[in-house]
Amino acid sequence: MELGLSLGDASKTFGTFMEKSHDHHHHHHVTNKSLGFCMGLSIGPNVNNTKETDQQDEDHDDDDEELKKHKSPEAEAPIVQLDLLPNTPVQRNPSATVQLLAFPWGQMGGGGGRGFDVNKLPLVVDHQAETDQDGASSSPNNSAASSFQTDFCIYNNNNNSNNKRDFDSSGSGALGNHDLEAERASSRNSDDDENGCTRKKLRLSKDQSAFLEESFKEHNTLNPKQKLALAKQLNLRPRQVEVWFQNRRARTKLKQTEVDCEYLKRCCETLTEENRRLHKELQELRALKSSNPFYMQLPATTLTMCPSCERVATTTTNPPTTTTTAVATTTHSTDPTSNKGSGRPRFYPFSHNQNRGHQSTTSTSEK
DNA sequence: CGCCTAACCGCCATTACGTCA
DNA sequence: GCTGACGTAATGGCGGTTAGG
Repeated sequence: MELGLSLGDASKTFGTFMEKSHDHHHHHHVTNKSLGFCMGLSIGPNVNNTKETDQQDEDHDDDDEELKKHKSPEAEAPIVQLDLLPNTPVQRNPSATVQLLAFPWGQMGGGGGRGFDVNKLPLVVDHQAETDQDGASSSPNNSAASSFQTDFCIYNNNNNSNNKRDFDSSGSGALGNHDLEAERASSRNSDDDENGCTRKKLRLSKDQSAFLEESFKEHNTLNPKQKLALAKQLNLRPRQVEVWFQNRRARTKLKQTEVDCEYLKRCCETLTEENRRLHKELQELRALKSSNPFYMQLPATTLTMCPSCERVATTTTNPPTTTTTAVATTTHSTDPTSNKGSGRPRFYPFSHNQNRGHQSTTSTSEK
């Protein structure tokens, strides 16, 4: 993925941001051609997916060998983390992902806890009973759920063969190979078409969505067993569960991208402002140099350098008339966008943030 | 051991539909 | 009632991985 950034022109900031990319490298770039501004966006593997990986491992322990082949590297790091500043001390809004994954359980009609009792869902496709139950269990404002259930019944009627196959093949409740085979047979197939039923969009009930959300928080990818179990619990087709997780991952990624975009934008604005300020200072310094012949005769040794960051820490030699505040008053700023005291503004890739301000050796004497 | 193929899966772009203001 | 925006379920294509021949 390539992120286009345009300093000073918000309208062009992310023109190429969403360009599709097929590379699977964990290095993203933000470029600004006009200013030669290149931000290396290093995406650390599994930065925020420790839990996910652990969960996968747990699942792995539960699964048989047959399921191992479903544990792809993608599944190990399912959430694409645009870790723009992987090592920066700057808060990278870690709550963003949390917020995305958090679910407002308190708003659920189901009440406390998980707010959802899967036992209340019919495991047997009894359309009449299902409709009645929905009417009894839906929250007052759950009009969508009600309408969904109505459609859902119709939908299931039209696809009864699939559901019947899935459910009948597991009458004991265990998820045997027969289930997996049946699920695979139906998965990603146009099982709707075989009955001549065109796609009918359905709305998942709030309870169903909530349960899927909860499951998503535990693991945002599903192995076949999990998929089938969820489908059974929610009285959905495995394909529906699979699609829901797919779309959910897409939404998570999109939200994360937006958050990262905002962060990048703020970074660029700050850097632009800093750039502007330093340019102004440079002009002032040059003007001062030309107007005050004694100015540059000051001994350079009077400029003290910070040994750690090699920045001009302080100076007492500037003429009192100077306006070189940036040089004279440079401090150990932790501002990620603070410059290095050089007359020429420099933009550092994000990987520099872990050693912010400690890479370049700058000195005013170079002028 | 390398190659080929099929199956499977995830991601992506897109479509289609339901909901709401 | 109509309409456009928005959210999201669903679809199809593509690429990567893996197992088996």
